[in-house]
Amino acid sequence: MLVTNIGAVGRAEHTRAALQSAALDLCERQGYDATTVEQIAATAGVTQMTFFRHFPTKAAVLMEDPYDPFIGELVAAQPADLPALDRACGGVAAAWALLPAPDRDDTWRRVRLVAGSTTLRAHMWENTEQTQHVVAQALTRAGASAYEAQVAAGACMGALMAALLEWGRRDDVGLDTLVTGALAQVSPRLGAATQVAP
Amino acid sequence: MLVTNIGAVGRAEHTRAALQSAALDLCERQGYDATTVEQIAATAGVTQMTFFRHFPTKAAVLMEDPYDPFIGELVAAQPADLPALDRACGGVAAAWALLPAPDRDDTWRRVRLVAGSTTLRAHMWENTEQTQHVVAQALTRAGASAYEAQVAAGACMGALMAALLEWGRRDDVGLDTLVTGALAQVSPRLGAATQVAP
DNA sequence: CGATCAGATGTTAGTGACTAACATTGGAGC
DNA sequence: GCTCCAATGTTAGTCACTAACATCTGATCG
Repeated sequence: MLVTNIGAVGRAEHTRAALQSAALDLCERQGYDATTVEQIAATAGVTQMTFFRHFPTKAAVLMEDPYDPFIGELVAAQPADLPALDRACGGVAAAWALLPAPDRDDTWRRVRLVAGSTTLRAHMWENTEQTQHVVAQALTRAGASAYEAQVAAGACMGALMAALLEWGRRDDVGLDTLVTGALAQVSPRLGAATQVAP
Repeated sequence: MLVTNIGAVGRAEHTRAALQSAALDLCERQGYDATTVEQIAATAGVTQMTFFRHFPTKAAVLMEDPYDPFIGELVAAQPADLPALDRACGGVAAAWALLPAPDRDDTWRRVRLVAGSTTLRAHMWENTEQTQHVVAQALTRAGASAYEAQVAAGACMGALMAALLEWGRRDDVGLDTLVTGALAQVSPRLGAATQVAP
């Protein structure tokens, strides 16, 4: 069996995308708590069970975020002579600055939803924890104590989340401005020129 | 009706304390997810319904935390000429240093539980959000822009949570050491002498 | 072209957190 | 003892999520 059966290629991805789209639409219209998984599944033309085969929780359908490895790389690439906190903020700032533009539309709709729902925000912190772990590991690799790295990553994430939530609340300021400003406040070294990886 | 009937005085408080105690015991033994509300209620000698009359969610029974106003005061009392981030960290450090000792035992057991359960950690962030809001408001009162205050409070909380979770994981270091160290890393000004309110 | 295998989906039944409406109890004051 | 009200109980329901088993669909191989 060389290249074995891949089943209905693309069908799963299609369902997955349909679920995400339906969830985004429904939650924007009715709010997250008032939207049931059954509604989302029905709108996407599948069953509740299929929903949970694609996403482990109701919240997960709105929380895709594949940038952790990317962020980790950019943090690790920061100059090794800086304090951990500055490396964390510099790496995260560099990552956000390089975010592919097409992703930003959906990101905006999702962040807006999250900013407006207590339930969703709680789940967001779970994701943030993973990102924080990635950042902390990148810092540790570059020679910081485990605890120092955790604290630096935590502070950096706290500032980043404040920026994201502020962005979701107001629509008159760009994400870059807010994120850059927040990280610069925590790591003043970033004030003049953001440290971008080579 | 001057001082109207207070009903069974003390009965409610007793039930509340019994629920908290039962929850702490059961969750330490079986884990948070494996412990049902029905078990907690039965152990405390009441019904599921009564549980939810005292605590809005299963997690809330482990999450009492009445120190927010206290923290807000100490943040507001920080020297007004410092940057927002330093005032936030200084105030929080002062608050933790002044925590009444008897509370610390229960606090430790709860933090240990929270550190070990993903589900509980997600709920913890909801509480943290409130503390963060209190800190941000205290900073704003002392003349910081709303956004600057949010970011400073967020970074401070991120570091504080890193310290708390580390404390829950290891038992060889004191809470004060970890919290002080974490806040000092974010606000180096705290390195020498912690700013305590008058 | 038809058999076959695997992955995607459906069905059913159940648990546990949480809510709402209504009934009951038990103690404090008259 | 009577009355009132807070605390608690009862019942019935919704929704997120899980597990075991059945079905369907389409790509590959003979």
